[in-house]
Amino acid sequence: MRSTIKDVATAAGVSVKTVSRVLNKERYVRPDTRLRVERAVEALNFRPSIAARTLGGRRSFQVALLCDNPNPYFVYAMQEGVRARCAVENVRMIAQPYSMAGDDLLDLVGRLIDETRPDGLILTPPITDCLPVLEFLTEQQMPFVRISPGTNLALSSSVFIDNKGAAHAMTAKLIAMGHRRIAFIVGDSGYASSNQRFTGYVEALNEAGVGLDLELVRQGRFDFRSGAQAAAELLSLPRPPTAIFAGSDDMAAGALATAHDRGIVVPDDLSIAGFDDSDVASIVWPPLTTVRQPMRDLAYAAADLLFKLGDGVERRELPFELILRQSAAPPRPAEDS
Amino acid sequence: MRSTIKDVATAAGVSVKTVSRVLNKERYVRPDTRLRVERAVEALNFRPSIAARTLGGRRSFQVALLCDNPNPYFVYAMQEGVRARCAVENVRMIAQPYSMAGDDLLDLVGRLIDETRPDGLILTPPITDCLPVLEFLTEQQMPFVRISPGTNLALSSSVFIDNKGAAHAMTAKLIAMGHRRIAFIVGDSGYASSNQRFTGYVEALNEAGVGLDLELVRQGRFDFRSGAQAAAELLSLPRPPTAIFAGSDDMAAGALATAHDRGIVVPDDLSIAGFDDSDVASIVWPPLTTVRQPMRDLAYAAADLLFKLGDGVERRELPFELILRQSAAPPRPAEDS
DNA sequence: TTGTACGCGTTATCAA
DNA sequence: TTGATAACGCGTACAA
Repeated sequence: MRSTIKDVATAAGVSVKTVSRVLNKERYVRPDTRLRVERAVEALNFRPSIAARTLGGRRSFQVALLCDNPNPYFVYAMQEGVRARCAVENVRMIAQPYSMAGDDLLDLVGRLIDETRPDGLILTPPITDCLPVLEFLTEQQMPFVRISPGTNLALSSSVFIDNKGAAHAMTAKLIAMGHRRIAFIVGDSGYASSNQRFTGYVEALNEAGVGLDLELVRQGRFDFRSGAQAAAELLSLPRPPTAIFAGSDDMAAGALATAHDRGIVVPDDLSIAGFDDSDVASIVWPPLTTVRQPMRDLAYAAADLLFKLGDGVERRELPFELILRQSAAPPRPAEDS
Repeated sequence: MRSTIKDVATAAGVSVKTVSRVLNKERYVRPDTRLRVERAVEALNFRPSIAARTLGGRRSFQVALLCDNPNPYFVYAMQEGVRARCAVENVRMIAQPYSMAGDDLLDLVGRLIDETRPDGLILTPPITDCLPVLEFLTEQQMPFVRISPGTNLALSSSVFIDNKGAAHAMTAKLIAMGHRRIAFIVGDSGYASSNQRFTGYVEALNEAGVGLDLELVRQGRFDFRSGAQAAAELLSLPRPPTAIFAGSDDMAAGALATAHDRGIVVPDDLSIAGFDDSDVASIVWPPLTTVRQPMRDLAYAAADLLFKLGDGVERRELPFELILRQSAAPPRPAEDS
């Protein structure tokens, strides 16, 4: 038989209100009273009903995580990060893994809010840039934090990774290694990070005096297949690139597979660089040179920000890390160096 | 301003109880009354509070999905399948993506139940075989369905894929292709499917009169690395196998990577077969011969079973599908054929 | 510092 | 077929 707050009150010899005070860590409870209550809670293994707390009070002890992303690794990392931070706060994460919600999205979010009344929400790309949703949340006065939004940055507090800086650093590194024909596979244009990464690539080329050759730039869709396809096109060029920098981990994996299929040895004959968008590419693809993007940490930081949210709009930026897995010997010198 | 059931009642000119009847599809509501109420619900965009329903009624309109699995693709497929079926029922999925919960698991599940009072739970491997959890749920009289459990099959209704049959069919296929030295990489022993798959492999060998060579059997841990490692050992044998059958998709991917690293052409010089545990290996690894396990459909079926749960223990088995991606030409003939 | 009375939004019970 | 009222288990406001 499950116990209620009343049982705890009886066991501890206090009123239910006092138990409530202890549960919510309110002040004005004598230390010994608090101790008695805590003991009773422990003894009865009491866990308050979220439903009752939601109905009676101003909080629901629930935070919603909105994902509409086709990358399982990404979704997993987001959920894990948010869940970990919520656990510290004794708050439940309501993970909403939509898949291509599209037009329904606004209705789904509306239902979510009316039905569960979360204390706040965390949005992940590409929902971060869905203006109707942002406006709706603002209108409903729901606190929310966005992860790596690309637009309307003033609309909420957000956490970021330095996409441009990371792509810049990686490109510069490839140039320093002797590469001159560095291809870039752009991610889905629906994601702001795609452009930011591409921008970093372009800037680094400019700074090094290496011309931007649009023949070496291909559009991908963030997934394995589009990366493989883009790499196939690039490697079929009359003058193929000596390095391929993919705008996402899945596309890098695709590029690597294509290279393998063609008998090209990575990294000796071709350098492949990518991003580690989900703390996993590093395991799967040892030959890659990657930018580690601590996605889990980012999600953790987002939840942290949500709990500490003040009135103003705050931004937090997380550092990236270059992980070089190139062979010691520099790759085949670029033809025009 | 959000509307309550009272607003709907006023708008429709009925009592709150009648609105409640309509919402819960109870009988004994005159068709025209029902219509009036439905119109009012629509007009006010009313969505009932889960908290209030949980507190007042016997249901919470929530189903919990318990995952403690390190494979993001698997977790994603489970969530997607369960979510889809729950959406039909207008029930909310509470996804609990624990990661290596271990000893805490029982406490976490206890909290989950006390806090949210789900109408039922769906367990995925390896939680499906955690006896303390199973006993706890039974004791609490919580309805639950398990996905591919390996033990205590009588404890609950479950959905299965035919692991043994699939491994049997795949092994037979490899034999029919001319292979005699077929290696098998066993998955984590904590998962029942590992043994089932291994059993199917052994049985098929026996039936074909091909002796079981334990030198060709390696222990893996379901992940990429262990598959790569096992393949490395196998390919270093004095008499290496002509085919490697991996007990999971990730291990098959690892084996393929090892083969690539050694300059072995798949499938011409070596056949690699695996399972598609998450509807994804087929995309990532075209050269593989796989058993497609419709994990998402399995999760959907589990949720379906939960909603239709009767008193008895029911089992449902989902079919598998062999997907052959071998080159037309049979691989290098086995040495001893 | 602690307790009393009430309300939250819905369903259950019972009466009409 | 419909409605009035109690009840669910907490937090809130206010009183002591």
